[in-house]
Parts: sequence; structure tokens; C-alpha cells
Amino acid sequence: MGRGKIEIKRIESSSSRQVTFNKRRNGLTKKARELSILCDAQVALIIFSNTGKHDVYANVGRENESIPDCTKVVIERYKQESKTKLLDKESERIALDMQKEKNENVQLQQQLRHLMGEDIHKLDIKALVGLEKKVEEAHLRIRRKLNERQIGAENDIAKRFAKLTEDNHQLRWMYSQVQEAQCYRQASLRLQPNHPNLEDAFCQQPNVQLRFL
Amino acid sequence: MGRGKIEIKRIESSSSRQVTFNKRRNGLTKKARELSILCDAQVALIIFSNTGKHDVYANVGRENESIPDCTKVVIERYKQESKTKLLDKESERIALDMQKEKNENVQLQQQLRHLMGEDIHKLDIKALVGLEKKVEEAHLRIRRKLNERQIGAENDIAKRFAKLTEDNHQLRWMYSQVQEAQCYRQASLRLQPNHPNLEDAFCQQPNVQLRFL
DNA sequence: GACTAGTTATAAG
DNA sequence: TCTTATAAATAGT
Repeated sequence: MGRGKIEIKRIESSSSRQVTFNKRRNGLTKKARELSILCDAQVALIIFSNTGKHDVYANVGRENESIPDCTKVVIERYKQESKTKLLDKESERIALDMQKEKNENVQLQQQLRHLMGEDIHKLDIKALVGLEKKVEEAHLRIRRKLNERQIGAENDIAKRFAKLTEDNHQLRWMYSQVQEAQCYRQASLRLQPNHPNLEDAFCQQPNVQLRFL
Repeated sequence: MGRGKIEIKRIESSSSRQVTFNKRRNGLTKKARELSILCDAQVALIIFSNTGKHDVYANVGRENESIPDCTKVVIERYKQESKTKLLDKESERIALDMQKEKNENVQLQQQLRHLMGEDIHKLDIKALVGLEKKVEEAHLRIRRKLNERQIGAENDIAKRFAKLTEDNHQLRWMYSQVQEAQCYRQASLRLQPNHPNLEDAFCQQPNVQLRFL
């Protein structure tokens, strides 16, 4: 469309190329906008001219959107990149925390070994004296607690024993009462022997035994 | 351009809109390609139709680039998202490691406290007995090491003492030799008193004192 | 940038 | 999808 038909290949003349670029860029932008409006489509158009140092871009957005789609794409990409950078920083921080935690771990294990009397050949005499004192105190504390517990346990056993003894007494008393009642019944049955079966059944019962602890 | 002029506004008829979309999309794509070729420009064109569920896109790349720019953008975005996902997974893994490390830490601290005779009221009697034995052994080990060291230190002191004693003997001997020599000289000077100054100087020397440990 | 002739895109059928 | 009349884009001046 023009005075003459042109072949679609790179325009050699720099000035012609620049002129054509401007004309066609405008045309393209216009058509893109028309398409988006007419057909309710989302169109993003990004153009970088290759002449000169300044890149030019044209955005085409839908009529009712204040921010052109192309800009949105750029923004999204920027967001992505920012996010990545943030994540990088975050993971760096986490790595530091991790290192800290690990160091603490190593130190704790060392302390633990020292308290267990291991790895102590490297300690100087002062540290060794301090450690000895610490462990002695710990040992005392634990032994004291153990004694408490054992005494507690003994008390417990004593209480249980006392309880059983009392139960025992009560059972003995109950048993004697039962025997008394039995004797009384036997005596009365001997005077009026009306129910021999019943008497037999009763007399077979005293097999019950009570065990005393 | 067509049988009649049209107003640039959304086409209401869905079918007309679809037809126009196809025609104009092709035209736009063609023009975009022409621009990129003729003017040596970088052009990216992304079109999403709003009709139907399937989004359509058209890419326009420069002639000598096998991958269209738009596709590149998409690829880059995909890469970004993949990277983000990878980072997410990575940080998740790190968080797990961290948790593990922290748990270990807590446990170590607990062990440490137990060995120090702290926080032991929650332990059952069996654990307490085991702990007591452990700490007793540790105490023994540390005390043994301390004894070794102290004996070592004592040996060291003994050696140093022996060395000093020997030095002492030697110095006494040297001193006696010096005194002898002095007496000899004094005697000879008395016989030939040629150098009274020299004699005085010599006689002022015996202020030297040796301290014996 | 404006003009204009020959070219291209496309609305309607 | 093809045709065609016509609007629009644009090469060369």
C-alpha cells in the first residue's frame, strides 16, 4: 500500500527504515487497539526499535483498563524477580540461623561429653577443677533426689502394710462373727432338725479361707 | 476498509465479533512480522481472545530468530515460576532440617540439665538410678583425670626443685672458687702492691648475693 | 508532517 | 472459506 509494492526484507537505508518504523509502529498500535476494542480481546504489544540507543515501546490495553496489559506483564515480571530476590535473602538468613543452631549443638554436645567425663584431656587444670565441682554437686543433687524417692517409696510401702494389717484385723473379726453365728445355728438346728438339707449346705461352707499378708 | 466504514466499539454480534477477530488478528500478526523484518525491530505480540474458553496467542519474532520473542517471554516467566517453586521446596526442606536441629538442641539441653541434677523431679525412679550411676561414673573419671594432672604437676615441681638444687650446688662451688681466687690475689697483692685501684675494685665485688630456693 | 497514487486489509455478502 | 467493493495504511515524493 503505497506508490509501489515493497519486498518484505530489512530496509537498508537507515533513514528510510526509521521513517517506516514510525509509520508502521503507529499503524500497528492503532490496529492492536482496534482489535482489543472491537473483539473484546486482550492484546499486549511490545516494540523495541533497534535504531539508536533508546528502545521504544508501545502498549495497547483494553479500553476500560487504566493499566495497559503490557505494563501489567512487565509489573508481574518485576514482582516475580523481586520475590525471587526476597526468597534468596530469606534463605540466606535461614542458613545463618541454621549455622548458629548447629554451632550451639556442637557446643552442647561438647559440654555433655565433658559432664560425662569424656574428652577432658584437653581441658586445663582450672577448667577441670570447675568441672569436677559441678559434677560433684550434680551427683549430690541426684543422690539426694533418689534418697527422697526411695524414702517416699518406703513410706508408701509402710502405709500399704498398715492398711493391710488393719484389713486383716477386720477380716479376722468378721470371720469370728461368722463362726459364732454358725455355731448358734447348728445348736438351734440340733434342737429342731426340720431342714437337714439346709443344714448340710451350711456346714459345707466353712471351706472359705482368708489369707493374711 | 471494507464495504462500509465501521465504528470502533465492541461488536455486539458474537459471530461477527469472532469473524472480525480472526481477520484482524491475522492482519495484526502479519503487520507485526513485517515491522520486525523491515525495521529490524523486536516485536512481541500477545493476543488473548475473550470468546470461548481457549485463549489464543500469536507470536511475532524476528526473521533470524528461531524462537519468537513472545515465546521467550513466556519461557522466561515459566523459568521464573519454576525457580520460585524450587526455592519454596528448598526452603521447606531447610525448615525441616532446622526443626530437626532445634529438637536435637532441646533434647541435648534437657540431657545437660539432667546431668547437672536439674529438672529431675519428672524422672521415674529407674531413670533416676541410671542417671545417678552415670554421673557417679563421670565424677570418678573426672576426679581420676584431675588426680593424674595434679600428680603430674607435682612431679613437674619436684623436677624443677631438683634442677634448682643442682644449680645451687654448682653456684656454691663456683662461689667458693671465686673466693679462693680472691684470697690468692689479695695475698699476692700484699706481696707486690702495684695496683691499689684494681685491688679496691676487686674487693668491692663480693656484694653479689646468691639466693637459694 | 502533508500529499497522493498504488497497495493492502477487511466488512459485508 | 471465497469474493469483492471499499476503507485504511503507507511508500515515495
